[in-house]
Amino acid sequence: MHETRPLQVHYLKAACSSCSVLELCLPIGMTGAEVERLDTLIVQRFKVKKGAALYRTGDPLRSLYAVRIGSFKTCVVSVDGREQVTGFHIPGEMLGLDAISADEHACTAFALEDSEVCPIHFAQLEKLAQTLPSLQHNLNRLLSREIVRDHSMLMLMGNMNSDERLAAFLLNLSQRFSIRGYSSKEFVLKMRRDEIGSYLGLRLETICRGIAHLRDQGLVEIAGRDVKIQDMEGLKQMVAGCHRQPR
Amino acid sequence: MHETRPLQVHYLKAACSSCSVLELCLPIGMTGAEVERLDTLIVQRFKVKKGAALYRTGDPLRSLYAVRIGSFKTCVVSVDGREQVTGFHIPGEMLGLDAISADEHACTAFALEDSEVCPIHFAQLEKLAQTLPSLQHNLNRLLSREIVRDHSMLMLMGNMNSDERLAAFLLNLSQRFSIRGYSSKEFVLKMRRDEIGSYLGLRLETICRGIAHLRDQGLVEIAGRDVKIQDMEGLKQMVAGCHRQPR
DNA sequence: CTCGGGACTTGATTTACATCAAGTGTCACC
DNA sequence: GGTGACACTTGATGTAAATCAAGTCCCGAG
Repeated sequence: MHETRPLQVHYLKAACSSCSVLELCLPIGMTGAEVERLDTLIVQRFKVKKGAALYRTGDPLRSLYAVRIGSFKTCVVSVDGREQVTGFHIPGEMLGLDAISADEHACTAFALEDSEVCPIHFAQLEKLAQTLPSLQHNLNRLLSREIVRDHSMLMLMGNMNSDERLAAFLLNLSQRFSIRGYSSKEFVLKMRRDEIGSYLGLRLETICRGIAHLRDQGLVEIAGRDVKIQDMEGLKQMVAGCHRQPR
Repeated sequence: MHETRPLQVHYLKAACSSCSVLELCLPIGMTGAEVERLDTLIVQRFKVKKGAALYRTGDPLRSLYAVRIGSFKTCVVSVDGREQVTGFHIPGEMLGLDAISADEHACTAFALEDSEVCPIHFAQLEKLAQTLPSLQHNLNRLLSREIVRDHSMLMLMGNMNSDERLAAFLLNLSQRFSIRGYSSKEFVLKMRRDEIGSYLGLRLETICRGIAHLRDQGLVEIAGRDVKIQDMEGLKQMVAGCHRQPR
């Protein structure tokens, strides 16, 4: 769908620059020559089958990964096997940032569909960053952005009711698709209801009911995993007054 | 109380190395000479009165801050003025990491008591990091550690009931005090019940009841803001099987 | 085509926590 | 030394979401 055989060839040529340069956001403000040096790090790409783990909690940090095609969920797994989803990742986004902390991955990344990633060898990236100040700066920003994102998730978990959380989730996905050049109004959820639930701190039945509520209000049209946003403003309003009890 | 006039002089001499070196964790693995260069960044310290804001959402990022004395809460404030606490910070911990993302602070930091911080000019820090690889690496780790911490908060908000959250909160504080050389068994909560509640996604009444429950089980003794942990293992067990319904 | 299983939906009931309410304790300030 | 404000506690009641329980839908394998 995104991809046909003939396109593959084009990708192989464009892989490095399009993957690292345009989508990763690492190279903002870097010169062409600098970007070329960054691209030398990205020597390969590889595929991850649907359901397979790209890395697991405790794996040593070798590379960060840029999602190239497909999508991933990251989750923390507790002792007895139950999991908390900490994030979803679409093409152009980076995986593995939490591993820098202790030189080993702090969560497990599963492919939600057949996917493809660019590994970015971390030690080499750090080395290169020493000579490319703008690369270093961009890495710092990437890490910091993740922190900001997590804080807004905490806000969501602490202050929003179930319908508001769902609305916020859909809006967030919509924006991210938009940034990457996909439609912000129509997209496909690659994850199951229970995975959305885990991410939002809700049960899957509550997600279903939330979807029904948003549909009843004419805000979205969701059939299975196909999403159409019908009233973007309405959704935004719903999230704006983001309190458990709006009085 | 913490501070008398004569001590000031001593602090001025010792401020740089004790503040930046031992507590910040930035200089792990750096040589003495490198650490000295780092210390040149830390040219001053200043006081923040209880209740005052060290920085506010939207303020341009000039410095990161190392807490030297006292404590802070950071919160995201929503449009209509209600706040979500995103973290508490004790001496030796760093404030402002989320500002790197967009060159402006993404939350507001309030002093919970009369406090003191070391500002670390961020542009200079980045510049220095270019010539000190180990400093750069430590900054990366610091940022990544914050991400890991946030993920475990998300796990807590998604999977734990109120008593478990409170236990996890107390254990976390205990560990951090321990790392900084304070007692892990006895400490004082500098924040109000409603601030703990906001942080944990609960109401203040629920915090009170949680405290009563932990007390009834003989795990802790909490009188007002004075905490004594009586059964560390018991607390840990409580958090270990961290599910909403332990079956 | 049809059978089986997994994903999803919807209704009934339960429950953990929020909310409302009425206190007590404590400390700063007049 | 009294009093007012604020932090905290505890009880009664309400409610949003969890849990339990049937389903339906859809797709892929046989």
